[in-house]
Amino acid sequence: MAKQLRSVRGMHDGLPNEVSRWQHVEATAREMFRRYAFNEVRLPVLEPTALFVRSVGEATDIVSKEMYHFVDQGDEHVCLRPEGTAGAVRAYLQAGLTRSGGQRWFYIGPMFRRERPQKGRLRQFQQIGAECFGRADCQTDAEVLAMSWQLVQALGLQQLRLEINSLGCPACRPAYRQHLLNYLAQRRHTLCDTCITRIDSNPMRVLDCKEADCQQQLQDAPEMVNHLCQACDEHFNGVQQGLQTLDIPFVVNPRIVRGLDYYNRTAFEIITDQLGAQGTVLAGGRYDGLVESLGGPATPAIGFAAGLERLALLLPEMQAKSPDVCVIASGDAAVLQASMRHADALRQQGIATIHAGGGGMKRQFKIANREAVAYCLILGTDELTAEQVQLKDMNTGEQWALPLSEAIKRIHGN
RNA sequence: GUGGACGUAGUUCAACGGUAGAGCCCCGGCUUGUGGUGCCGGUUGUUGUGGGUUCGAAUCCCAUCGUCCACCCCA
Repeated sequence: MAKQLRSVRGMHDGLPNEVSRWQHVEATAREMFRRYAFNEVRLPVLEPTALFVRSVGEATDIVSKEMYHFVDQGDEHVCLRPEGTAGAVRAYLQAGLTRSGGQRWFYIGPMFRRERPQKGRLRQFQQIGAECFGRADCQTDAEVLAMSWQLVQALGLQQLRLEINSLGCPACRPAYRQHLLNYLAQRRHTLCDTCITRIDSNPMRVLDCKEADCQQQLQDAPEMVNHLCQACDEHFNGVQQGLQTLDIPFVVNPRIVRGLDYYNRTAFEIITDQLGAQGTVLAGGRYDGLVESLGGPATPAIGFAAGLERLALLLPEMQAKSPDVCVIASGDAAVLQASMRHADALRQQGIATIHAGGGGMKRQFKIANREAVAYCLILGTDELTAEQVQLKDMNTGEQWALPLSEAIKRIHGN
């Protein structure tokens, strides 16, 4: 077992039991998207590298060090998508949908980031995301947040909290940023090293430093929510009122920041404390400037993404589906052939069926048992001549001799 | 990318410088047409990989790969 080909680091196989959990999350999400009238899109995994450089931000960790990028045989600079929003905007523009009214999209698929793997943090992972184009009003924000919340609720997840913030807009953020820089400049020498580098790279990140000492010092730091322009302030109030109207519990966390450059106004996260440092299970926000910055007309938009594996980690273990019936054959070649046709007939009637392969009855029943089937359909020489089968209920042990058609009815009846 | 813990049959673990073991799983049997709990028997490892120290290494050292944890960052 030692010298074997292994999957690439941080890229894990989804085996049947794990996949059944994913499918459960996906089915729940699809139903929620249907209720909110979001439609699925399926977008390429490979995109031009420039797309992410221009949208996510060149200085972000995602672009500067986490992208799988390469030059292909045709000298194209391409990369595996590290997130879904940029590609969605690209597709939205490419399809010429900017004058088509509201577009509400969702997607489910793999993303790639070359980070150091941990539990709940993989190099290939799956995101369930939604993007809503063309609506700037705060009701839309409230509804998108509500949809996110309903999604995690429908999964039955407990001990989650929705945190929201406003990141302002190009009208008010620069002034606030300067205000914050002035404040931080006075404390430059008492903050931790990472904070000091952040003052220059991304000052708003300083606010959510995890060092207790820094947090202590930053207690009275100026916060964006208190420096919003009137339009942003009204918008943020409107979002909160909308959430209250819909009875969605939330807390304002003025320290939520966004790693990606394109966000403005509403930013939100759904967080659990059950996943260690990877507690953010879903995150998103408004990105009103992105469509324009990628060459389209000014188009407001809001979206979010949830980590499928992270959601699945919070769910109980699930088993892959068991077959309904195991066909057991005992007898000569004619019996075996008839049993194969029986199995085929069951499948044509929509019944999930395995064939135990003939041979010893005991062995075949052990297979049926391990597969946790509901019924065994037994065919021996006697049954073949009588044109009957034995149907055994594996839970009760009851067994009946009856024609195949009757057996199928019985299986369906349960 | 930085720091730390760990790596032994398919799997969960034991053996802590002196011949690699157990439970579970798997396969077969317990009078050859009936499973789950029982009993009997059986297969399984270059101890992640590659070096080094030693008379002798799963055990000590170095490197490498991988998993996990924290940081960074993020879903």
